Amino acid sequence: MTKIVQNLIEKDYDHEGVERESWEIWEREKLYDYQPDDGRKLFSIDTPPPYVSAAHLHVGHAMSYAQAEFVVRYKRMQGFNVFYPMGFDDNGLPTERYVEQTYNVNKSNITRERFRELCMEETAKGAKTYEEMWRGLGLSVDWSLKYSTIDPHCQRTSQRSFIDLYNKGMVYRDDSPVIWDTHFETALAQADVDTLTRNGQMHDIAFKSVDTGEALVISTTRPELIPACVAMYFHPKDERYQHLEGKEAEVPLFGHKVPIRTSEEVDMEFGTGLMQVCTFGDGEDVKKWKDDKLDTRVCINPNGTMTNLAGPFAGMKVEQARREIVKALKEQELVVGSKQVKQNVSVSERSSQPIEFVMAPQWFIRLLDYRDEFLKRSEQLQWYPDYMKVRLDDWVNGLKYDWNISRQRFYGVPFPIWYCKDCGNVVVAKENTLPVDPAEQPCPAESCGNCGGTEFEGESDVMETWMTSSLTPLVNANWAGTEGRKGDMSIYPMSLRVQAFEIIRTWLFYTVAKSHFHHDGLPWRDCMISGWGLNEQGKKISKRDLEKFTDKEGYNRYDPHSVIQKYSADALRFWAAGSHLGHDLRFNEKDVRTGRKVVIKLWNVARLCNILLEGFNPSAPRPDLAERSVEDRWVQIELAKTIKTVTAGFERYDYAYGREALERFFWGVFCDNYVEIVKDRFWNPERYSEELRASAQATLWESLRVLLALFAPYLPFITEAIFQRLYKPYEDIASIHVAEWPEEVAELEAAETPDGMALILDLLNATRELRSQNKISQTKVLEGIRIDMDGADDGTKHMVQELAGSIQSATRCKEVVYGPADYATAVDGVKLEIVAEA
RNA sequence: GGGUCCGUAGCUCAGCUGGCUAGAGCGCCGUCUUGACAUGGCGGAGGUCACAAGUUCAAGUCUUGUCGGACCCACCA
Repeated sequence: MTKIVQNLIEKDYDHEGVERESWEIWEREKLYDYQPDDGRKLFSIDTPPPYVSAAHLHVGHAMSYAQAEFVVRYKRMQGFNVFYPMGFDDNGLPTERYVEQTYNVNKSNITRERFRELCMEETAKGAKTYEEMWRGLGLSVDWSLKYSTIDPHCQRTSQRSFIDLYNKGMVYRDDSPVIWDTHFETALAQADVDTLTRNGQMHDIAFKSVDTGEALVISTTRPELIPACVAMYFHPKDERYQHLEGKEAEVPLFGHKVPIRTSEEVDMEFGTGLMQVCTFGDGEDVKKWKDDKLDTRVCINPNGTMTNLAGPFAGMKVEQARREIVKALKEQELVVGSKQVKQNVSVSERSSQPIEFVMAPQWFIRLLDYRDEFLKRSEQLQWYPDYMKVRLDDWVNGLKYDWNISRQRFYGVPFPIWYCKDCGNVVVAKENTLPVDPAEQPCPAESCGNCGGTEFEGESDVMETWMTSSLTPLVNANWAGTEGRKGDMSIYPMSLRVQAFEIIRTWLFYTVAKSHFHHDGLPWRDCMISGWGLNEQGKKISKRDLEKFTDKEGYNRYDPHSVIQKYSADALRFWAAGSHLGHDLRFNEKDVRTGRKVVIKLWNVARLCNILLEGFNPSAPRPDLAERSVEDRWVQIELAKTIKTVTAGFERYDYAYGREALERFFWGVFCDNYVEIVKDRFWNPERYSEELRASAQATLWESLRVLLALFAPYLPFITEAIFQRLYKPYEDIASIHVAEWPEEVAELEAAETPDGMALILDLLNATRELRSQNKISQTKVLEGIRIDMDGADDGTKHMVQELAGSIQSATRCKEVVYGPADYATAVDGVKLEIVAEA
């Protein structure tokens, strides 16, 4: 084997060139391709399939995906067979909204077919942008494992899931009132609802007792629901109203009569203690309507306008009707009082419109019956960080409804079912025909098994998007048995789910529920919950930030592509590694610049190592550690401690912990002290023995190599570039990213700082400070240093004399002399003075 | 109303099972250019660890309470 020669590493670091070059190697070597059954332990990871609206892509996204990827690269180097797919979530309301806004269309003015086309087009565009972005960031995804939630494979998986649940009796159809989005004109699930606090008007409105004609005053923030009023309630113990029980009240303006009933749930302190129930204002109304079998009077259409029941107010939007009805009531002096109140309004997460309750038949998955089992699953799952568990538990404990999976929309996975036109009996598709679209394909049954009817109608609703994304582990494991896909049920359950906290109640919960139903187990062993990348003010990075801060050249500090171009992908990743698990991280361009500094420092120190290693033969035997100099032993001990720390961090997915330790070693120990000290052995060879140079070369060669490996998960490009230039010819691996993770060395980890090294560093620091005080360059060779050991004990005196060579070398002076000095060093009883001129 | 996380230098944050004379990066001030790096080196200033009480030989670290911030859940006639 050849010896190391000069100039293996170019003077200037060109990150774009290195990024290109690295990808060429990675693709040529198929480094990230998953090879099934290769005998190694498996590590599989389930990361979020992002929505297609790629225009909103910002550094926060880059942050969370990079964080998951640090772990992936670590596991790969640990020798795991890595299964790392990437998905795109391109069905469902987010995509539909994006298309509605981009093309200015809505459900009423476009055909289902055309709308689906537009969605597919946008989906493809978005996926492309994302893929470029992820590659730019260096994500080591196996792209042949790509899925998109609207592709046939995912549709097959979702439909199979539905059929399995149908056969197990875990789905049912019901036409109770459901949470409704009047903008998208579709039903929603409980998890799709957000709460908004806003100012509202609370009105006291006079109804009339049919019996006595007395005024019965109720308080409401929603007077527009008066036409839908079906009952009046008071608390059974409320003395004021005992005489009303069983009587009727007349509804103002609309004149219909409603029964007066009692309920324990009425709060006597609220308003007058009288309460109206309408079909339907909120969940309470629905409950009373069900329990007490009240009338049904619907005054709001699915599109948020008033029905004919509202008489003169029919056709108005809800807000307008509210104003007009109050006006009309005021004219008749039926509004007894009004006050402003802070109210919490339930709104659709996707449209931000207040939700209504609408009656439309829907498919539900049973959740309420399984709460305890979900809580047990939550217990079994390994949470990182562990406190995130309570978020799932809270959600499970607060469940009020079963999971409504029907959406009255266009763009989603169809339900694999048909209904008999005569009796409504359900016919389910055969599993080997999936995916099916019942809106277009004929029913597989000849006649109805129930009534013998021969006419069928396919279900036109589609499944909500979480119905598919809750299956990502099973999509990856090819549960549906799609031909030609890599990955099978042997990867299931997966090793790790990575996601942010805000979708614990949706993505995480639904995935756990599905896995519980389908396979009676967890979908993954561990879950790692990340925070958000926020802007400098600690707020979510918005679309507006992306528009507002883009300059004429198209540079935007929140745009990952811009940032990568300017600072390098490694620099952006370095920033991303700075947030501790579960914690948000404020973005700051300066921190990315710091990342770039680290990258360049690594490049330059590798160049220096290259120079110092000239003539070194990596294949030849190297001196034992015990025979090396104190400085060399010291750096190896510090490195071993760093390996231990970084490894321990990664084992609990704490990449930030590792990054910190690594940076501390790299900068503080390796660059600023170790290399600074040993380079003199090469600049002034006449003062040192061959053995000392050999010792330094061996140590430099080994420790830089370990550093590259430790940095590799964080900085995949620069580490690859240095590895290829310096180490590749001597190693039988294609890339640093398939190198073995540095081994922990127990003896070194536990070792104390070698005798004397602390002394050398203390004297070096003292010299540095004296140089600084006297305005002498740190690199200038001093005539000498004078050490005053009058106050020191014999052990120290002895050690100083023994280490005089190292001290002289570290402090970069021509000679060490002993005599009176003034500057007190950190070493007990030792003072020091520098001699600059002869 | 219940819960979780957080409150440490001007800023962003470390500080894991209590031992700290409290750290890093950025920023600031000073200073240093003949063989890796000025995209740099070295030095310096800057903190009663939100507040109060308690446990302990010892508390930034544990307990309780108060205040402030972020978020989750609930309520939402």
